[in-house]
Amino acid sequence: MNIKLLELFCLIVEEGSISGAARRAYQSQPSVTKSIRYLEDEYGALLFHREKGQISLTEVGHTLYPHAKAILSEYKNSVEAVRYQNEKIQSQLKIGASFTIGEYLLPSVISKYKKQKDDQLQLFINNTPRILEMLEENVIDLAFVEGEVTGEAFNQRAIANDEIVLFVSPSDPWADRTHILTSDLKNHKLISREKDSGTRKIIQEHLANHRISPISPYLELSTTQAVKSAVQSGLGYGFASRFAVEQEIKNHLLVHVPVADLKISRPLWSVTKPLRFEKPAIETFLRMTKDMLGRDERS
Amino acid sequence: MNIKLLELFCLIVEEGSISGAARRAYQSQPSVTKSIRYLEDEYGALLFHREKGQISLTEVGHTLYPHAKAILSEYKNSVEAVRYQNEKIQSQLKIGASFTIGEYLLPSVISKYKKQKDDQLQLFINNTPRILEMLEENVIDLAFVEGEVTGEAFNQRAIANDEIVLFVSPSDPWADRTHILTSDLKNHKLISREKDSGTRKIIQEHLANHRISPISPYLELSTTQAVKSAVQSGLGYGFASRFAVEQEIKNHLLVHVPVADLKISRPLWSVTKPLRFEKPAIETFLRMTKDMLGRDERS
DNA sequence: TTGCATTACGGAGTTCGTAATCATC
DNA sequence: GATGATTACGAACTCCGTAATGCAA
Repeated sequence: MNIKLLELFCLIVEEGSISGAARRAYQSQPSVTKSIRYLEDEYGALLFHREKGQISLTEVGHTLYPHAKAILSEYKNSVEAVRYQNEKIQSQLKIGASFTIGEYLLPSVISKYKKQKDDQLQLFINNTPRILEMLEENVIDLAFVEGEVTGEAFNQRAIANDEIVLFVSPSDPWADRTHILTSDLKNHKLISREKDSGTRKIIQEHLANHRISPISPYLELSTTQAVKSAVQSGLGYGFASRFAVEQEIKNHLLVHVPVADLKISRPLWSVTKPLRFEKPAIETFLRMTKDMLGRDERS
Repeated sequence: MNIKLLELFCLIVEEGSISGAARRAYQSQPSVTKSIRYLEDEYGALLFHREKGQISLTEVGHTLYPHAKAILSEYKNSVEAVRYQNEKIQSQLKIGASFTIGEYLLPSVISKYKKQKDDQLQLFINNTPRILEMLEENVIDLAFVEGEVTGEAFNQRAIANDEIVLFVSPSDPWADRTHILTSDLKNHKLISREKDSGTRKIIQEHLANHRISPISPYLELSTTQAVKSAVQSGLGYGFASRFAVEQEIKNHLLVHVPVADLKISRPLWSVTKPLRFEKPAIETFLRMTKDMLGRDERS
């Protein structure tokens, strides 16, 4: 029993004619005729008298009408209830990001997003493998990571380019140099994140490409902030995402020293899991991120 | 939106699994899976989480459930209401019959019918053309007439054979005769119905077949009862359906005199109009009529 | 001729089935 | 291997359209 048939039945009753109902339902006249015959078969009873090209409700039809109205009303309620709640859920955005992106890049985007729409938004910051796990388990709707994701059937887009830069304290001897060379790196003290760090890994890879053997750090720290603080107090030089030190460089708390023969650049990726019902909020947030941070490059 | 989908949805919720719902709905598992996916598309929202081969209600599904139950309940109400009222209407039988049949044949059938089921029953008695008109206009459900109906798309069945017999008063000179001949008819007084009467018409036709010119009646009366009374008081002889004079002959109030060379026999017909929803009561009544009055001959 | 209901025929979509696949226990 | 969900493919039915018919004002 299709609810549409009951809707049509009510329309016919209210209009008093099949053609009138057809007009109001934006359907052809024959289609309405057939639908109502089908409805009559379903209920096993004549609902309309047909006389001289006119129709009129039978007693049974009269009985059915209020029931049909009640069903329709209850159905409309259900649609409304589902729509309302679904919208609420669809607008709740859960984002995961790796440390650098979550701490230095997304806050500005989130701030703008929350100003535009007051929808619920959560940001989870963790290392890349854990973030991708959360995406797989549907704990988060959207992930931001460095380095391309392999394997899984994820949708990825490059949203910005991140450059890893060398920085020192303003009082460091390198601070006045226009540039240094990779060969200089060994003669100075390196302050670095721990071995698991994605940043540290990519630096060593690039150095290896330049046939430079791994530089063992003078000091190992577990957060970027700790590295920055150590460098700032003149303990040595550090590497970090340009985004992570941008503000300190601008305020002359740190100095960026180009390494003439070393350019470490990597794309930042947004990653989503393809779902049957995608949240429109994801697209909104991604668009905003790309507008603020970089250009749209689909992969 | 098909109500069956909502029913299936509720079943899944109550059973906690698609396979369980499939069993209870006597459907295949894949069919239920697809139906529920279709329902999700209709509502534009995920209703179940699918995890490790198990399903669980989403928040939206939780919201939908009571609404679905309400719709189902209201729908069942509507079916029940229609069924109840329809049965009442379907059991109301309106019968039309020509005079002879209505006055002398049907009363016994109706009496038996009413004893079996106390359904409403109406009997309309009128001349054959008017009765057929009423059938055409759906004023009656079932007609009983003499003589085959031509033209219209009616369903007809012969239900009994009617013989037209000659009768006189027990004091009439013919009363002691074993039989008379058509040639005798002219020498006695005929008491007859008026010209429009079907009985009179058929007699004259039969006489014409015997090359006997029409006999003009000594007295013309408008009802069979009047003819019987006139004959009973010795005014002359009369013709009538055997059924109409059966009782008086049995009680020796009238005497049947065979006309050796004249056999007037005609079938009595039941006539119905083919309708989309036929009343079962019609068939019941017809069967009873044939059981009591004659044999079943379809035409 | 116009207005209304219906029938005839064809196409798209729904709803079922069986068979096969996949994941979990 | 057993259970539960899903996908693939095909058949029957529903539902809509256009075209044509029937009937009455």
